[in-house]
Amino acid sequence: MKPTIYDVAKEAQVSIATVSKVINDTGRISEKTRKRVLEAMEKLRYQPSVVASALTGKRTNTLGLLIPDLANPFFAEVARHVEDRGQEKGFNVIMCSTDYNPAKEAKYISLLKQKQVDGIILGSGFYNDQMIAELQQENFPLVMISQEIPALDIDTVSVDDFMGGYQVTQYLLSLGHRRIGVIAESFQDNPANVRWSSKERIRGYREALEAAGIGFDEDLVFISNSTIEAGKRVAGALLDAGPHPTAIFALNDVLAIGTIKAVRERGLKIPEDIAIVGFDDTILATIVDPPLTTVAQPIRDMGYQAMDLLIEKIEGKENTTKRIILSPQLMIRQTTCPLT
Amino acid sequence: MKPTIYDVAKEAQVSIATVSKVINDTGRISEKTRKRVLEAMEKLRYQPSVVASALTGKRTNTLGLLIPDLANPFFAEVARHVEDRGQEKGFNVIMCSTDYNPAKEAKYISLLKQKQVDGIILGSGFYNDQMIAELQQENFPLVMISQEIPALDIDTVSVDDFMGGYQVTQYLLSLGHRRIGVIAESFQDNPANVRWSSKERIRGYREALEAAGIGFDEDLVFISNSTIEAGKRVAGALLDAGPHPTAIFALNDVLAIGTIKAVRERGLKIPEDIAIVGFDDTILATIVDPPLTTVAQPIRDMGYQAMDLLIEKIEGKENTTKRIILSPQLMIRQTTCPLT
DNA sequence: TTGAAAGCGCTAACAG
DNA sequence: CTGTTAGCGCTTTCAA
Repeated sequence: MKPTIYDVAKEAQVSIATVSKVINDTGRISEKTRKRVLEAMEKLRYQPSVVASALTGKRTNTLGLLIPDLANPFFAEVARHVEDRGQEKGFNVIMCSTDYNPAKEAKYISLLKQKQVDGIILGSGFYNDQMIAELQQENFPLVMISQEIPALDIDTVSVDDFMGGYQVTQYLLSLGHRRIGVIAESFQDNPANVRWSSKERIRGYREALEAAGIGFDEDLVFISNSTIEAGKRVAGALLDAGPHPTAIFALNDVLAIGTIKAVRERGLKIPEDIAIVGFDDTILATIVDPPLTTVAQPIRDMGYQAMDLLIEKIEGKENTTKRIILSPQLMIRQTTCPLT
Repeated sequence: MKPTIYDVAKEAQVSIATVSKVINDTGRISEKTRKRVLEAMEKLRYQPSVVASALTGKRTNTLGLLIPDLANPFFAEVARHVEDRGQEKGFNVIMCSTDYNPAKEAKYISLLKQKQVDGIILGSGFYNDQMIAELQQENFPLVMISQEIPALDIDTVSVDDFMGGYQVTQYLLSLGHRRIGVIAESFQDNPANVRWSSKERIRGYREALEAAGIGFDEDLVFISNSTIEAGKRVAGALLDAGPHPTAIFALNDVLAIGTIKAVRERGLKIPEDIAIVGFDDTILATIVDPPLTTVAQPIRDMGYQAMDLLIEKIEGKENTTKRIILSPQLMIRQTTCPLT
């Protein structure tokens, strides 16, 4: 059997209270007994049971991370950085892929609460406002990542999507492009479900356009589910819908890749005939040929900040709500060039 | 406060023992009281505490998954499928990226045990045999995925790497190639640490070669860390090392992509001048241009089988050790063509 | 068919 | 400085 605190106490000839104190470094213990206890722990290879200590109201040092899909490179990177920071700070993380499915979200959250995780990071396409509101009023430590819900007063770390959209558009305009198509990201195969981040990016796009005296043309904005195939299909529709734009701004890298395929299929050259810009700067962007001009999200920073914010909440140090907004960075590669 | 079993008992006017019985469906309870208890649970929105029940020796319904790197698309896909199957079966999973670092592996395992996870799936580059042996003699539920340690008698689900190597080579030979280079995968920046799976694939390569009456030439086998940059560098070295081979078999997709870059950089055409084959069939393979001929691992199957095996172990249904070996599948795309 | 009571391993007063 | 003891929320005999 695994040794318990009793075994250690017996071995060190002290009470379990004393052992508990040296484990948690609370109270005052003489150097001598502390040493004796430490030796006993060592000798028995004792490891305190997180389960037992959690039952007395202490932390489990375990967190939940909800994201739409762990197999999506962007979220996988987010998850990795969250995990890394957690590891540094002494937390493990339970990963949950929700597929933008509110039922799954609810189920995961319920399970995580049963398991007494210390907090949850929401990177999901979370639109189940009611559940969030509930968690909040229970004062459950919660942080959103890469996702704004303006209606909710919740801690958030995200990237400035508006600025990203603005920058891309401004850059494309500077290259001489005037007709710029957009492929926005929706979820659950429902074009009505445009992601909030997409909306913001489009807002930036629109503002840049208008700042340049160019009108916003709704017909240039297409909506697609976030898979390569869907992106390809929708980009194809955009291309076939009339005189094609000279540039396409895909609102994430996966869609950009779909777009590249659609463009190629029509015998158009990239970037000469059509410039393409993505968003996220995932590993995919450097792999495609030609390398994709895209907007880098500071994924590592986002993961770290989210974790740090959550830990602050858990430790109760901070109770004002914070919104951390990081700046995106345009990565100019080879899918864009001056319009000739 | 969250309701406890006592609250439910009071509400339903029964003892906590009775409530426990209806929760776990043990013992015999009259329909009438069962209904009353169920209603009370409903009314109070009661959820049993996993922590408390774990303390009495029951399961935590939480598992650990150790992999080298969650941000690597291959492992991210594995993780996703493991998670999915876990979800179906009622388990959550704590993901741990080890970076092939034995110290991290040890630390994660120790933490997972403290948290009383019900079992662990090892997808790591796990070579810390001693730690595994220890877990085994404690009879701790353990399954290896995508990784064989022949010396250990442990449950495993993996792909037939030998066959994969053989198939690729045979295919390349059938295309007329005779000089076939190999880029194998090592870890920790140490060429001496060639992954077991690489060794098996090379064994298949060698056997196919010899079956065709062609000698195995050690000078055609190069070792690289598994990153695009390293792959590119090492592939470059291979290409520059003399008359270049007409085909290169990269032992995973990431290395294949590095190889493509190196080949391009030297002005060589793919597949006409040099054919390239990868391994894994990750999302990367369909994204590169041209699409990569590669070997598909049945990732989904692997994840599912590993989870199912682990659950069998946890439930103690099965105590003989099983090795499940799945067949890889050659996906012919456009980085290969007959030698002209 | 139900309930009383003894733990599970640990923490946190409280007393000495 | 150290030990006694009462829980934490749940499971599981064992009686009734």
